[in-house]
Amino acid sequence: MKFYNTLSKKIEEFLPYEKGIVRMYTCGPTVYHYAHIGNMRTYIIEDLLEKSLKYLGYDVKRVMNITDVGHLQSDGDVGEDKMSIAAKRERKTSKEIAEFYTNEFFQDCKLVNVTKPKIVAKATEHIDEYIKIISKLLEKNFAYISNGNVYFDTEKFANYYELSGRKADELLIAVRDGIEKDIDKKNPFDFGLWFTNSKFTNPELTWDSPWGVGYPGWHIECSGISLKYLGEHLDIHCGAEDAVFPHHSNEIAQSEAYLGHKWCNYWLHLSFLNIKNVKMSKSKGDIIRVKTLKEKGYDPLAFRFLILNSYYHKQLEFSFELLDEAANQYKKLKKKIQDIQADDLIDENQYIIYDDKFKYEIGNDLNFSNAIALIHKLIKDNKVSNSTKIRLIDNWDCVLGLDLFKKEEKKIENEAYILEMIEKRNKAKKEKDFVKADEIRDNLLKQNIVLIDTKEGTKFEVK
RNA sequence: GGGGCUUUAGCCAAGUGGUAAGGCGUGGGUCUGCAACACCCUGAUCACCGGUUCAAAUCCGGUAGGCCCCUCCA
Repeated sequence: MKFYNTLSKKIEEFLPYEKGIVRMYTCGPTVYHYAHIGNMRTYIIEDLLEKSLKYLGYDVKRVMNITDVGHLQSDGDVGEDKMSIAAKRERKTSKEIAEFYTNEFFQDCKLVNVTKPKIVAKATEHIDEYIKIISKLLEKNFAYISNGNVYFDTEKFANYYELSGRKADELLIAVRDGIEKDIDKKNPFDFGLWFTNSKFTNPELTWDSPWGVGYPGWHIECSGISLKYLGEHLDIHCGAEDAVFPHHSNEIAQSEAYLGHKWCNYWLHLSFLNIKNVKMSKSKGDIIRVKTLKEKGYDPLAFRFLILNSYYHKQLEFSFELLDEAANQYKKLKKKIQDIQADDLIDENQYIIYDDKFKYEIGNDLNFSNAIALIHKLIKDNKVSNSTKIRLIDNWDCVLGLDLFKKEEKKIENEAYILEMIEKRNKAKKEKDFVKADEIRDNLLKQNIVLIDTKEGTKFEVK
């Protein structure tokens, strides 16, 4: 397996710390709002990565966090916790908000065959871990207390800018609108580990700590959860491209300062899905969900197909025209596959040849475009028996997650009526009454019944 | 101001030194009473400029476009 490693800034061969085992951490959603299709692109690719690694024989241990506290709007005292804002907005408790949106998130995941990671950890349930880490960081002098808050001292951590490739003196401070400089910090790039002093304190989201009652900073949760479930050596850390700096840089700083050694060797960042160059934004509320696509009549797996067929390290501009195309490609591919008639002949040699090719493609920087091209090639290859093709594609679908053999369950309520109409149409055709024949066909089409004339007679399917 | 990603036919997209895979769409054809389905045929010198080389989409330098980040978003 090889992929683009943000740490080395090149495509690298992946070698896990422990042979055969992959410890993988993926940043999960902040559950103050619905996840949109841009978010979902990230989760689909992470799902594909996990399934690819498994297909290649690795034992994958994966953890995803759920951010249900600590994600402030800003780091200065103008920044309220996003969970608190949502709770006020919807007049619910923060816990209710978290539960509701977490549930919605996994429902959306299910629609696009994103498997829920075995370990899903809530930020609010690991406060002890953060306290343990922060205590040690203070002890080791990597952190300091200022005006009631605990901050990480970025000047003490030599490799702070390694991942992002930045230079401290060239960074701008509080560049974004609505962001204010936090005057309690020694250095503007220091970040909060624990807050006790904020005008926005929400009693529902505070815990006791050695530094007083308060709440954790956003970054500490990922380190705490990862270290708890995946140990001191992480293999792959995934996230979207915007998290490189500061979120992931901060994770590295606090984790490695805490551990005293290198923490994670591979950082995989996923590029955005944009809508006509406008970034979809949870905080602005103008979002398209997977569920929205379904309500508009799209097969959510057509969206998965679209994401799968694009390169994860290149931004993609979403439009419904694009989705229409993907849906069409997906539908046609599926039809071709389902038209393969089983012949009960399995050719082991051909199986291995093709399966190796597939493994090469998914391991080659997640080249799913080539994996799809391989399916097309396989379908056309007359040296391979049909049942071998079916078995290959069926197994590959464990990675692709496209339900390639699943027939759409569309209820046919009035079969007798349709058959009667077909009969009438055939009679009209025989009598060369084409006006009547076409009328019957059009009528059925209006009811979403498509007629297919074959040599064996007229068949129908639900559109 | 700085760091990073990206740029291949109408669209998605492969390709990492030897003269551009695949898919969808389009157009044409076969089939059909006409159509749908299916099948066959159909398209680009790789953003631009310069360099290295016998040979570059592929390497180097520069220019331009799109985007991300520099304490909200994945």
